Amino acid sequence: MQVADNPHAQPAFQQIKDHIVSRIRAGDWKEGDLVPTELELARLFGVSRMTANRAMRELAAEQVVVRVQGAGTFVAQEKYQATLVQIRNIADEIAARNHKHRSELHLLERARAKDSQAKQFDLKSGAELFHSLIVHFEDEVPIQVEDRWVNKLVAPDYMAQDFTKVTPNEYLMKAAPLQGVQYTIEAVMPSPDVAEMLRIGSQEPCLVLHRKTISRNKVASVAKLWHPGKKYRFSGEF
Amino acid sequence: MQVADNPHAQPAFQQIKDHIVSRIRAGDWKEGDLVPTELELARLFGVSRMTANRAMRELAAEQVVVRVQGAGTFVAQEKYQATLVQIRNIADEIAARNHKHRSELHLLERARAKDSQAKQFDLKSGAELFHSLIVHFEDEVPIQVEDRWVNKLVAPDYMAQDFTKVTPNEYLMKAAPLQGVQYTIEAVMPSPDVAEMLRIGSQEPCLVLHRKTISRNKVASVAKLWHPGKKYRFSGEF
DNA sequence: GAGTGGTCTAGACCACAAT
DNA sequence: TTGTGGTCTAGACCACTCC
Repeated sequence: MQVADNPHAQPAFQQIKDHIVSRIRAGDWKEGDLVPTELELARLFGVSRMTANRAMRELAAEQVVVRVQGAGTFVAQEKYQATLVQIRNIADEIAARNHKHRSELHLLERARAKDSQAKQFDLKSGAELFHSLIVHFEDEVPIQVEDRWVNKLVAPDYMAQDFTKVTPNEYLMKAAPLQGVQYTIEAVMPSPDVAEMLRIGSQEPCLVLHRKTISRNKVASVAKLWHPGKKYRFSGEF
Repeated sequence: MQVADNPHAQPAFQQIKDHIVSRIRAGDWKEGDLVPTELELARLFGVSRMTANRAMRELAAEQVVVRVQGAGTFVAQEKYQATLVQIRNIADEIAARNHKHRSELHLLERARAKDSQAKQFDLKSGAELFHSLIVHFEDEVPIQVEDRWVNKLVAPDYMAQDFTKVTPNEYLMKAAPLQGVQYTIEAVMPSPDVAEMLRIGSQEPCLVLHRKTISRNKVASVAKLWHPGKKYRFSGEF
């Protein structure tokens, strides 16, 4: 090979990838430009076509380039500039902070879906749902009120769980493979009930996460998670 | 090949991937279990080792399996159950809703870093920073107050921009390649200034996003984005 | 029809792990 | 030492695009 071949060198396919990325970053090739063909790269780097193919195939998987059979390989559109906030299971999050998690079950009941709920679950009005209300504590400070409705068809054993030991989130994950999630984050004032459970004043804002999970092609669960604004925030980095 | 070879068939490497995934999903192989070696798969499916290698290499990239040279290929840990919230540039977000975006520049100044800011920017106290205060409107309704501090070393031309035409976010993206982001989402009550700019009452909660961006190995910008809780939420799905 | 990417083969040599 | 994955070759045939 022409490529560097000492023990510390990167594999050839990686060198090709790095080369393409740096040319794009340097502005030599711009969005939509044709980049060299596999054969050209193979000749350039003195490798077989399969090696050039792997490099370009991986860059396509990374969305750096777009490949069109018969036409060529093009520089992809700039990646969407978005911030991704990761929200974790409350018990794991507390454990990660080396704090103690405890939860109190305030309510666990069977209920009939009202019209608005039936719509959310894509079920008929009056269909049976499970309803739980749990308060989560971090070192004995209430940090989350979890108001959750669960589709009986997806998790028929929901009522039999011990939610002081397993969070509903953990149980649902095992009971039904997650297909999709819809979520909303809001800042709202607490209802008197929630304020009491979180032990906060009625004038303290709450950070609320609505989370709707899809499983087995059905709406599995709709949850409303209330957090005290003064003590809780979503945060992270990448 | 032994694998199906009709025109509608999947490529061999894909059939192998599907087979592995379905065996894991069916519970035949559990977390940590050894899956067949490349040679075994090659024999099983009647393909060359390279084809089996591609299948397993891609599954490793997808974090379905973990590969250890010399030891074997193992079923990976279950994927982390986390919700990823995507936060977009306010102007793009409004455009995506087919609404009109407009921004008002309330302040654009040079300033010296106070101690707390210097710490955030990892600069000496008194270093020069740029400071902008912009209100963003969606169909003439104030939807975001953007209070932003910018590192002069990263974006020296910041003061020369027309922020009624380009958002600071857009300018910074082009001026300095993004390396990393740290963020926090909170629910807080507005200061009197912010309440006035957002045209909300002092008792209405705000959804606040703190965002610190890293560029060229420096802290590029620290922004505090205030949104009226009643009119704005972060939402999405996956 | 010429050129492109998509896939595949049957070998090969290497680094590393378990023994 | 044996077996594993990591990489690579020099061919091959195919489907597709563009002229």
